[in-house]
Order: sequence, then C-alpha cells, then structure tokens
Amino acid sequence: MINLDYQSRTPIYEQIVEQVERYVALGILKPEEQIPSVRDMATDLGINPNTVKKAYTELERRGVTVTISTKGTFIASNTKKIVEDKIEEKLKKIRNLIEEIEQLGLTKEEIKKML
Amino acid sequence: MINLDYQSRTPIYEQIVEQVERYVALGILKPEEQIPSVRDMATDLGINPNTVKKAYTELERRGVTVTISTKGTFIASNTKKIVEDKIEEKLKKIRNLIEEIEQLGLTKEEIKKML
Amino acid sequence: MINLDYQSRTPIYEQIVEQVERYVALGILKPEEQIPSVRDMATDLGINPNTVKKAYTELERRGVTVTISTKGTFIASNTKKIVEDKIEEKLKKIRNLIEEIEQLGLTKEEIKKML
Amino acid sequence: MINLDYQSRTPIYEQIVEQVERYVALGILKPEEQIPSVRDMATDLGINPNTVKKAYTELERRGVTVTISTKGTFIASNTKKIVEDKIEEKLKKIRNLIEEIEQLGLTKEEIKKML
DNA sequence: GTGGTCTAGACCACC
DNA sequence: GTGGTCTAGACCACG
Repeated sequence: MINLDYQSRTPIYEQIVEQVERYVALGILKPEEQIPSVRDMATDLGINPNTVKKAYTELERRGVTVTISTKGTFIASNTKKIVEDKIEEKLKKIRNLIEEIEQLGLTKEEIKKML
Repeated sequence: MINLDYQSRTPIYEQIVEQVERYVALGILKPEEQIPSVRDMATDLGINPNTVKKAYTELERRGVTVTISTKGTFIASNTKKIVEDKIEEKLKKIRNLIEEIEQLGLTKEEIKKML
Repeated sequence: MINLDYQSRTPIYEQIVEQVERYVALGILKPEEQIPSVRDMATDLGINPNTVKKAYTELERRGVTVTISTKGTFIASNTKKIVEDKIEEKLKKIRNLIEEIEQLGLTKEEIKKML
Repeated sequence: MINLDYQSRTPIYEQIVEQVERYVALGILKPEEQIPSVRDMATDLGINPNTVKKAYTELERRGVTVTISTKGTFIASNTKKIVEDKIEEKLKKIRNLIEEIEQLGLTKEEIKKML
C-alpha cells in the first residue's frame, strides 16, 4: 500500500506520513480504522521499525491518528478537516504555479487554454 | 541577485541552479551573457567556491550555461527551450494537482471557481 | 580492484567511473551488487572521500549505479544496456578512425590487411 | 581552417598542433608551404598569441614545421614520415579498441560484421 | 584571473 | 554507518 522512493530527498518517514494522510483524505483509510503495527509495517516495507515509529509519531502529532497503548494505532474520528486542509494546500500550490508561469510571459487565459 | 535560504531543505547549490535558471527564463540573464566567476559569486554570497562550482557544473549539465575554461561561464545561446521546458514542467505539476483534488471529491468546475 | 594513474590527464574521479563501468560491462560487477561505501573506497585507494563521491555521483547520473541514502551504492538492474552502449561507442570510434585513415590514402582492403 | 572546441579537455594549443598535423598528413598543407604568422593565426581564431606560439613551438619540436626567423614558419620538407606515423598511430588505436570489444564478449568475426 | 581537481575535515539527517 | 553537503584552502594548466 505504501510506496517508497529511496531516491527522493524526502525522508522515508515523511513519505509514509504523507501517504497515510493521502489515503485518509481519499477515504481509503476510514475513521476509527486500525492501521498496521509499527513492526508489521516495518517488515512489510523492509525498513527499520524506528523509521515507522517516527512516522506514526508525526501522524499523531498532526491529529491524523490516535494511538491507544496496548491496543494499537487508529485513524482519528474527524477526518473532514484533513481533507479540507489537503485541498487548500493543493489549491495554494496551483495558485503559486500559475503566478510563476505568468512571470514567464503567459496570460491567465493562455494558461487556462493549455490545461 | 541570488537569494539563499540556509534553513531550506534544498541545498545551497541547487538554490543557485534554480535561481539562475529562473533569471534566464525571465530574460534577466540573456543568451551569451557572462555570469560571475566562481570565485566572485562565492565571495558575493559569502559561501565556498566549491559550492558555487557544483551549481555551475549542474547548470552546464542542464544546458543552461556553457563553461569555457580560463574564460568563464556564459548563458547558453538557445534560451527559448529552457523557458518552454520550465513552463511545460509547471503545467504538468498543475495538471497533477488538479487530478489529485478531483480524487478528493471536487469537480473541475468547483476547482476552477476556487482559483 | 580500481587502479589509479596519477600522471594521467584523466582526473581520478573519472578513472574510477570508467573502471567501474568497465567492470560492470565485463560482468565482474553484477546487477544489484553493492559497491564499497564512499569512505571505504576512499581509504582503500588512499584518496579523499570527496573524490570518490564525485565518481559515484557521475556513475549514478549515467545510470550505472543506484544510490540509496544511508544504505549504500548499488549496480543498476539493467546492466545489458550499459554493455551495448559501450560496444556501440567503441565501434563508432573504430569507424571514425578507419575513415580518417582512408583520407590519408589507404583503401579499406589495405587497412583490413594491416590489422 | 582550424576548428577549436573550448569544451574539450584537450588544451587549445594541442588542438592546433593536431589539426595542423592532420592537414599536413592530408596533403592540404604542402611541404615548404608557409603557414600564417603567430599574430595572424591568433587574431583569426580570436585567441591569445601565446597560445599559438606554444602550438608552433610544439610543431617545430615534432619536426612538422620549420621556423626561419624574420621569414616565418614553413611546413617541413619531408612529410612522408608524418603520414606514416599518423596511420600507425590510428591502427594502434583500432587494435586496442578491437581487443576491448573482444573482452566484452564479441568475437573478431562479429566485430568485422558490425563494421 | 579562470576553471578543474583534490585534500582534509566537519556536520547533518536518516536508518 | 551511510550518503549529502559544505567549508577552507591548496595546486595546476591554461590563456
């Protein structure tokens, strides 16, 4: 399920965070659903458990997951905000890119046509 | 002219590469124009010559500049392609982002309105 | 394994690149095989790690190796193309040389005899 | 007439030497023929006279040219040996290349077919 | 003065 | 321990 790019400058643990967030936003991972244990995820991906642990800690810090000790790690109950945040973040990126293209000499209309 | 962010995850040499590319795309740096020597750029930016050298090497590899040993480093003659490539690259990113937002449940119309 | 000629006009890092490429082409270094760490290779050859790093970076750029940060550097999976490229490159050089000799007044038959 | 490649690792003065030698071998420059003065060649090529001087000195050392002070620089009388040397040099390169290709797994017959 | 290479050594994030 | 980056400083050929 998780896809790692070892060439990327983005650290492995951050790639995990982003992809879990993405699955949550897409509804593939549902509220209250349990996600694999640190150890399972680590062996699945063939990476160090410490790396997975770091990702899970960050996910919890962001409010995407909740960890209940002795029970496991679960997707948070309210995932709506996560979706909205992701959308806003992507829109912002698009706005920046459009502005950058405008600086290269194209008008908004031309850009719209090319999309 | 070059602006460095030492906090960024992007290495310094790559920041130089990107900014020179950008100035070329914007037409601020013109074809055949000479850019500062490795040493000058290094003292200007308060960084090590090796770091500048690394940036210049990468710029040449990308075809943005041409280096003539003992003469200096110059902007390449065919600057058009660089601009076009940069635009195409950004459009591609926008297309990807739009698709990702669609997967999060918005239609193309809704996205257009929000931009 | 690597043999350096300090008198040569060819820089050390490029000698490393060429010899690794050669070992790959000869099948001595096999796909997916790990090559020595930057530090190990450097101490083995009695040179600076930066020089080895430069060679490894170039090898990756050429698609001969794949580097995974914190894991090491490995020979690429598709080694066949590298061999074919090397052969084609050498054939091309021979064709050029033959043409040059022809211009000096010898026929193809004469050249064939002298080889 | 002389074609310079500023990207090449071969120094400019050496490129001049090689090309003059080549023109002599090809019979384009004939025995006893006068070649341009250092100053003329330098302005023609847009390079430093010192560089041309260095090339001419090397040509004389190799016996390709003879300099008569106050008169100028002339192609040597016996150019036969130069041609023969060039041919032998190129044949040697071809033999080496063939051997290298053999090491990559092809037989002499296969190489002959591909040429 | 210019680029090209190399050494020596350091710090960092990541695993 | 591994690669990635950077600093500091040196030497070289070339022009």
